[in-house]
Amino acid sequence: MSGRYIEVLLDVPLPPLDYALPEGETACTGERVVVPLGPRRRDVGIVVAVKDASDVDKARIKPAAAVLHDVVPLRREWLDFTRFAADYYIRCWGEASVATLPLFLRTVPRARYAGSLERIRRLPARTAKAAPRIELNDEQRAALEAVVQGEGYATHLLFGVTGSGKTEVYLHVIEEILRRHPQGQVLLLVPEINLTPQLEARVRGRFVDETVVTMHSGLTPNERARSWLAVHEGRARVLVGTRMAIFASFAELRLIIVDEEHDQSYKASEGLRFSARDLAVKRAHDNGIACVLGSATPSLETWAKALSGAYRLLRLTHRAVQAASLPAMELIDISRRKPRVFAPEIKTAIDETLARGEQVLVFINRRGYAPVITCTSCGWVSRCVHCSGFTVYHKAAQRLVCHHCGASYDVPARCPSCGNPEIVAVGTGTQRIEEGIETLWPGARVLRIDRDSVRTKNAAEAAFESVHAGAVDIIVGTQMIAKGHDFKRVSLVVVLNADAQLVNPSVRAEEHLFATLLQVAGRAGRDRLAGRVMIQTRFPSHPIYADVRAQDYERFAQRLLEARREAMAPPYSFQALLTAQSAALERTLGFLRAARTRAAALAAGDVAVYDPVPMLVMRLKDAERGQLLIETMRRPRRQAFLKDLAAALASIKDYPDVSWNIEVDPQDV
DNA sequence: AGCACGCCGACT
DNA sequence: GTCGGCGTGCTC
Repeated sequence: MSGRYIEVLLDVPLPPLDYALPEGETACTGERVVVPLGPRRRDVGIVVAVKDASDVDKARIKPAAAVLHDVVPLRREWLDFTRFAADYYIRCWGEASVATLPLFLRTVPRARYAGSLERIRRLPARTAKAAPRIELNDEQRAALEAVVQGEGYATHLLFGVTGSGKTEVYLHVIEEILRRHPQGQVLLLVPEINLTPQLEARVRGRFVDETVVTMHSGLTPNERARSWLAVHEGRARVLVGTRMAIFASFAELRLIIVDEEHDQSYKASEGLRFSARDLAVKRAHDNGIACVLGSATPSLETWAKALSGAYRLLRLTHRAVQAASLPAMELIDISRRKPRVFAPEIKTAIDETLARGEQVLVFINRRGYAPVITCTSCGWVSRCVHCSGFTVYHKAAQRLVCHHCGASYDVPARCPSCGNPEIVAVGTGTQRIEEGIETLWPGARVLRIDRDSVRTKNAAEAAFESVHAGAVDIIVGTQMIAKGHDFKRVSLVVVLNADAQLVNPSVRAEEHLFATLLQVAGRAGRDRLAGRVMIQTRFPSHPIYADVRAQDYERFAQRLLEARREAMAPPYSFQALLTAQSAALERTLGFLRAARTRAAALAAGDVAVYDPVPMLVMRLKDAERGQLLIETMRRPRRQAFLKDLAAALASIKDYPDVSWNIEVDPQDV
């Protein structure tokens, strides 16, 4: 490729900028360059075109400072994919491309850069001891064959109950793809790698002769660069990573697997708010390769596509370990009882389980000791100064903590409002349960697992290890314990505050609760022990519980899909959310009203624009937040509309104090 | 997004 | 008399 000018992508909200190539220098599309930006900045950018002429006024064009020829150029596939992501999420291309490179590769090279690059390339790979290859049962084999038989693009939903051996199917599919394509690579997306060390170890153990690398936020900058380069340069055959890994650059991508595809952590909630699962399907499509989405409780979007035939539905209906059966689900109706931590029948069940030497898992989705403290005299409650929400009482640390922004406060000795010395903790969190268990079962070994008790990856691994080793009798934990752990000696699971989700006004609260309950129930009786799950609730007649007890995802999904169709809600419509924030709610809503007027002018009847409303957590870190919902029946129409809307919003000048963001396919409306 | 330039309040 | 507040505007 020859030419005197280059178009360069930078991590600024601008289209590619033109630069001149220095005399004698060459560049090609996909190479990194160092260019001046403004009066003093120098940034690393990506060449996206090389040309002989530029439309920009010659006097404004600056020469590039250097072209970095030390890494294989980014390929067309990656450039097109990042461009699609930027367009789809209504952001600039630079934010979906340059910003996703590892820090090392988007930092202007300094002294001894070349040596550092070589050192990063040679960082030793993690190794694992070889793990046995497990033969598949008939169902698993049928799933494997369905995925690998065809050529070209197809998305498969691997729908299997917890413990049905989805992971083993993934491993066999990966093995077959790597065998067929000597240079081919596989991307395995996982929700949160810290919580699934077992999966990473299994993949490494099964492919000991291949380079398996990981990509997630827990890596050091150099480790991340190492993984990125190993994948980009084709040395790694398998990449296991969290949502960020969807932006990796591959030499020859041949398969994408998304484990637990319904998991919320695939959706980024800041920066470019992408869904790694949705992008995985798109990237597989554009590459003409297979995409496997695995879940016991698929998202409704995915389920609807599986039903319509857009995705192929592959079922795993029984548990892979012989004799392991689905746990028995029991509802404990506490609606007419005085509140206490454990209902008597749950106490009895725990007694019995401990007597048999088996483990109990107590699930409560709330950190801390109590969600709020209150004055017995005047009714004062502990609130965060910066957010609209209560502060949670953490007894261990003797602090009041805001779970929205992380701010922490002293626990007052007297009511700050009336001076009354009697302040009480209301409600229950993991710490209080832990304390209660220590009182009720003084001889039992209790381990609490939540974000407060296990802050680091190593601490989490150590905690789970002690559970596996049988050094614990009762585990108390949050969401952290629900995911993917194979607890062989847990036979009783107790769910304490499922109701909190039922009263949550978010549209997706019910499907998340269903997924959580089935997932946590899946921790019981995974091996040969009979599993028992007890759910304490005040609303035993809520329709969700009939489906939960029957462990009937399909019936549950059918009911929710019918309601969604009735309401013309996703997946039957396509939404976007304009969110705005400022120091004052009136300013925020004023901006949104102005935005609504402009949106309505662009809408032309086929786009619904709702009224601005304050967000559920209205105040967060001192920002007053509001939102405006936009809905269409056709996705292409939404994209065109949003592009126009973004341009119109940029021209609103009366609200410089208000910042805004367009969220495509919002999760929490 | 940064990062400058640019006009109005409290300080060594 | 300056240091600095963040409003406005630009980056090939």
